[in-house]
Amino acid sequence: MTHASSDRTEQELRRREERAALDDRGIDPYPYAWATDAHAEDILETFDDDKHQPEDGEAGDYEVSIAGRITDLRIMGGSTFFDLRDETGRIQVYVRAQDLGDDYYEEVFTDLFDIGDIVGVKGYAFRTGMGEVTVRASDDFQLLAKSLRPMPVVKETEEETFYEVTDKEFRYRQRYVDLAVNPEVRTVFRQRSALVSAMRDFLDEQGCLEVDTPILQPVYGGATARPFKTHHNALDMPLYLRIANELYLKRLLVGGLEGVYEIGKDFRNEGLSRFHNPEFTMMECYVAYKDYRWMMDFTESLLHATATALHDTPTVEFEGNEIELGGAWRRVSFFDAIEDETGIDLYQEDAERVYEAAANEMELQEVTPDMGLGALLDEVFSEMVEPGLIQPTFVTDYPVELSPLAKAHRVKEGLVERFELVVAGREIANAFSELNDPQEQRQRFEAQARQRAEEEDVGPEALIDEDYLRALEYGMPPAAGLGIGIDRLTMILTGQESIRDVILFPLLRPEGD
RNA sequence: AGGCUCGUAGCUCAAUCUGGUAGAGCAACGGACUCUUAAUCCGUGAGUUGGGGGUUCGAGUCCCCCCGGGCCUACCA
Repeated sequence: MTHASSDRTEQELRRREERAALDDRGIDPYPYAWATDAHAEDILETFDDDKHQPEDGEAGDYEVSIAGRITDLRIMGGSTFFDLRDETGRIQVYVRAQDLGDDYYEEVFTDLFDIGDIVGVKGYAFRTGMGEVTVRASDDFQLLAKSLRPMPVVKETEEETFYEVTDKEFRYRQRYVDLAVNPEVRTVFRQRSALVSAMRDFLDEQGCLEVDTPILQPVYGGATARPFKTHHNALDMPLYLRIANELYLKRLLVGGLEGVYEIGKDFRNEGLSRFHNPEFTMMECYVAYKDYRWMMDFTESLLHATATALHDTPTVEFEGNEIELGGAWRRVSFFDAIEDETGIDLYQEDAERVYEAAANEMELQEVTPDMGLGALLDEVFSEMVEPGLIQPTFVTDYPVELSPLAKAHRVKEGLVERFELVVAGREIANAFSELNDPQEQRQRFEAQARQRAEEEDVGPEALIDEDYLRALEYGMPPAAGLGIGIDRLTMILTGQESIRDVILFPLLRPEGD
């Protein structure tokens, strides 16, 4: 892990020598600021040949001050073109020895500046003989940050890109390089930001209050998942990183807030895959006096707003499918969906019959006779139904076994008022009419506690949230709740097939030495 | 956790099947070049082939173990 100079590459050593040479000349390789008044994109869009193109030998009147990283250099004796990339894109800069002064041009610019350095340029825009809008640098041209490591150089033409950095590990571990050399990565994360903003705007407009609830929790709940465990020194107490926000947000409904939401990280101590990162971003929203039917309409509007914020249209292309997010979405009950797909009605069947149907008629490999009814139905649904639900579909009315925090269905026995939104075969949202009967809630918690304590390797006291039950005993209004996985939604709306491509710094194993 | 697969210069990749001095482009260095744009031209340097062990006269290549990545499965919403 030490970096003795002998470990450095030739190019790293040379750049350190250049930095020393800059110091010797009294040129600060890391100055404090640079006043910019333009970006690459603006200049390219607003340059007007009739207005701004200078006469031969004259200076142009479109003056700009820009800053960014040198990404390619074409030195031709006393004149040089280089590409400068800022947050908005790439623009070409033209530098002439006579403009900078021969000494500075030869001994500083061509000698001591490199691809990867960040520079500030003042000058005027013009169109070159080859037709490219370019900034001609004046003598007000300086280094803003010396790069001591060679940045990968990506070459491109209109049609093709060469030497593109594609190594996934490199890109995830050194996301800063990925962002610097792969502009489309910035686009994805800009879209992610736009998505979250659009969602936040929508929720604010609906009168919901954005809140922050604890990430460090003495008792964790709101989902079934293994937690991360940590310890607080001063209080000498164990704490868990939250696996869901649900139970705290619903306490706020007890307190009289009628609409609350939170966008933040949850943490689940489980495996990694292209759909799972141990920390991920959830939006959870709770609205008093509403039920899950209302919440379906609300969810449609919410996702319509977020999708159009990214694409101007509610239609997105994902994995070769046109996904239509506009309009009203199909609604089908959990058991009807299974029956539609398999011809078998499992509603109100017992575990034995469900096992038999799953194992024999559906030929599912993963089911075993000792699985509980909930687990069996979940398996049947995940295998037989979910992958086929490409267009947005509300799947409603789940078995109570799968939903300990949802309110019993007002008509259908053994079911709860819950829906999941499935898009492109993936669960995007989960919602229910919230259970607010404290006595029934206690029974459901207790029914789960023993089994979960074993599975999740924690004491049962960590599983029953007595304070939450106390809150419910004061009275929580009827309410509808919604949870949306922001990462997975971003995947669909930006066309990314791995969650790691929508998380800036995904968890990876530590680098070896 | 299991299966498949990959790891070669700063970056992108050849050479692996069929063992025989590890190559190219970009980047870098020296030189020419004041409207180039994958700039061009001449020249130069750069590698513990992810790590360790084994087979062999000889290993980037074959075998075993380990590390890391990707995909699939499992775990899991």
